[in-house]
Amino acid sequence: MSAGPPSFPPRRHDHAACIVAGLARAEEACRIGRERLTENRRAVLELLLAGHRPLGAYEIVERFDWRGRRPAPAQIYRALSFLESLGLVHRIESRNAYVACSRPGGEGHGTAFLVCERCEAVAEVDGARLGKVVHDLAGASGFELRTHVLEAVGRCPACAPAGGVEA
Amino acid sequence: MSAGPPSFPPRRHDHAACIVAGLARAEEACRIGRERLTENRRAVLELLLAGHRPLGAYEIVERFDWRGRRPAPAQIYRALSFLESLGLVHRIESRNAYVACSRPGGEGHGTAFLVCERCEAVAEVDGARLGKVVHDLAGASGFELRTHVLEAVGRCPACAPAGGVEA
DNA sequence: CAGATGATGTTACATCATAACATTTCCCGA
DNA sequence: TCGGGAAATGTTATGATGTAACATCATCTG
Repeated sequence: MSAGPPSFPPRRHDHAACIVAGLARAEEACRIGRERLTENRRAVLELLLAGHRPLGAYEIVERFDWRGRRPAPAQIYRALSFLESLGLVHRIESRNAYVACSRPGGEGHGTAFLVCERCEAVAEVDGARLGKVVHDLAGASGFELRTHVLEAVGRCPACAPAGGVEA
Repeated sequence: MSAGPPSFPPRRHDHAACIVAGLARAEEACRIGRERLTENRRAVLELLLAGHRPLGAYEIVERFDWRGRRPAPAQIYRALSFLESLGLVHRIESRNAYVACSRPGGEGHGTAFLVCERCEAVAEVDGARLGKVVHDLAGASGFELRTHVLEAVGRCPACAPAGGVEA
């Protein structure tokens, strides 16, 4: 998929399956990195996979049922940091929100996001070519590139037809 | 300059001159847009030009000497919104900070930023080529692009030689 | 089991941003 | 030049996002 055309998920798709797949990728990533996918971390990831759009940290807090009670923000942020470090979750800077990684490889390098300003869907696209352009831009200034953030904002295919600026 | 090679300002340069130039550009932009560069707006812009790196809104508040007293955040945010709308100031999403525009044209479309993680210097580079790549990527997904954000993080030429991760 | 390490629980606080409404300033036409 | 409307500022309060610090608990390993 990493080489395929970047795309938004179909409006209707097997949601349960993509949650399962996401969790499986997480298990694998943890196994490789010798890290633990604890209940807390797993639950946060699951909420993000289920939400299927960027969620704010406090939105996660609200949805979080931690054995009947609600966790403090710190707990959520810890899980998010961990998941980000493994490339299982990405932060959408322009929204102060977090989204589950939709790519199999688990690498975040050169990744770019298309964010729909109306329905909030996010597509994660392969930025190989983009990465090269960024690298060239940086190189021309003598800049030593470590990482970068690219977020495109506009209308996803499903929302583009709708006129106005209703969202 | 927009066509020249993107670059960081020399470590030592005529600071006063670039403040004056920035203010002149602002005057011009306001004249064209039939807007007013009030004392408040002008002062905020001046602080950003003088800072020559991204400043947080509250950092601006602290430095702000408004006829002997300190303004409320709202006042600063209003000025920032105004300046952003004219393309005189850009927000650096990955830092929750604001930087004065360093380009003459005053257009923010296709702009990209190189942010030094050590000294915080910011170079604003011409993203024409980048813009095309983003447009292509978006187009391939049927995404209707409105705007985008690119922030590269790494070491500026002056800081690259320094080893470690001291900042 | 004991000690080391990592994860979680909890409180408090730091930082970033805006809503709402009163007041003042500025511009423009009568 | 005066008056009325629009724009900008002053002020208070609050919402939203993110961390520091430290106690407790779990897990791994010798």
